[in-house]
Amino acid sequence: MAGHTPYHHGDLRSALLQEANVMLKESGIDGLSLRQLAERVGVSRMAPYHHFKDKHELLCALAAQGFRDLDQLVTDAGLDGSAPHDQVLSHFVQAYLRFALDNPDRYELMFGRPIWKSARPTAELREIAFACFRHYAERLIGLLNSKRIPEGSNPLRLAQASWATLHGLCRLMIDGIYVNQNDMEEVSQEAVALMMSVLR
Amino acid sequence: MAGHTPYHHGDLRSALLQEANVMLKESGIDGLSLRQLAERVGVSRMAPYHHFKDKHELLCALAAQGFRDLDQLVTDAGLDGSAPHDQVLSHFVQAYLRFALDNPDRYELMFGRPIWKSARPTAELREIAFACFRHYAERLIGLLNSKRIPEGSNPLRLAQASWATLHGLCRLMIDGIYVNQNDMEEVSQEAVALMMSVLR
DNA sequence: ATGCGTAACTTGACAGCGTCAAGATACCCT
DNA sequence: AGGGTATCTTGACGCTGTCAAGTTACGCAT
Repeated sequence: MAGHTPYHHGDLRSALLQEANVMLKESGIDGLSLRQLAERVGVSRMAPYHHFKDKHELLCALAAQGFRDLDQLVTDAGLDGSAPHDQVLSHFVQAYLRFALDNPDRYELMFGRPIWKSARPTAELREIAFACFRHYAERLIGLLNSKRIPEGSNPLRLAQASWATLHGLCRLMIDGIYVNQNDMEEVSQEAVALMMSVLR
Repeated sequence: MAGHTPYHHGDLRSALLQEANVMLKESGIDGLSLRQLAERVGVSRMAPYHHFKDKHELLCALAAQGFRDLDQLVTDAGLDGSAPHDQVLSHFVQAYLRFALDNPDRYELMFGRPIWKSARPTAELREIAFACFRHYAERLIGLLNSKRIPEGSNPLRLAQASWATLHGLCRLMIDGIYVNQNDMEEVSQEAVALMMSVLR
């Protein structure tokens, strides 16, 4: 059985997703071609099309997988109970930045315009992505609610704005516009200060 | 002279850039192909290569042009003298968002990973882009300096963090992750409040 | 067990892409 | 007038995503 390259692969779908992630890290989002992917998995060009309608659909599945990881990060980060809130937030920000920096092309894929705008995102992708943000918002609002919020501020809007800050930092870093890593450390701390300052 | 399609175009370089901008708006960043571009300008496939070494170089020129416009916006916005600072900032934020929303694909091109990371940005592009941010930082620091800044905060870092916020908002909007336009209005106002709150 | 429906996979083909190489044309300067 | 050079052209190559049509093998009902 082993070594005789069976006609049916067995679990091609997940093999494709796994190898695609490798290629994504190796050669970036533009370097990921279906033909190469198929070849690396040891299957013909058109085989992937029986598991994904499109290249777009494969990318969506890849992105959804990324959002599942990010969701885990959001719900897990800083659960060590009794730490002060600005420290929890600071740790979370660092973890988020590390998530993006660790696999920049995946992060770009997850949030990139090609998937969300040019073509329609999969239902699965939309679901997990929104759930991911919802969890983030709930988490942040939880942190905020124990302190008093200024009368003019809406907690949900605040959560959105703070996410935008985080996202903007990530993009500026992984796109290579901010280069100096040490600077970014300081900037992110300044961003945390910004988020917390609304509470005093 | 007119109407006999001369062998030499006359001013092909700028014609290319102009039409490229049109195509960018029409069909997005992926829909911009050199071959189509050449055809639309009325010239053969390889003609553009005598004015741009690469497709990459043409994209850089396009992005640089975008940064020149953005720079103008940064230096011009809210110069009506005596308005209160948070109103100046608010207007600037709105103008910046409009700049991005008005031509999303150009914005993506300007800040996108393909240009900055995967391939090396042109010297011209790097220059104007950094000048643009420098002007923004100077501008914001000018606004901040008239008020007192908390002892823990570094004005430059603050400028970088606020730019990240702005940039993050734009990306979330133009990438189609935030969809509701009205919500964004509120979120951006919350972001302004965030930036100003550090001053009290 | 046998036969059939169907899912998984293959090969051939096509149009479109960026770009190398080599040839044609028209302008400018001496 | 003539030669050099910048500008533009056509041909070709390998790559891409994907449509169409053929092949293989698995699973279930008889």
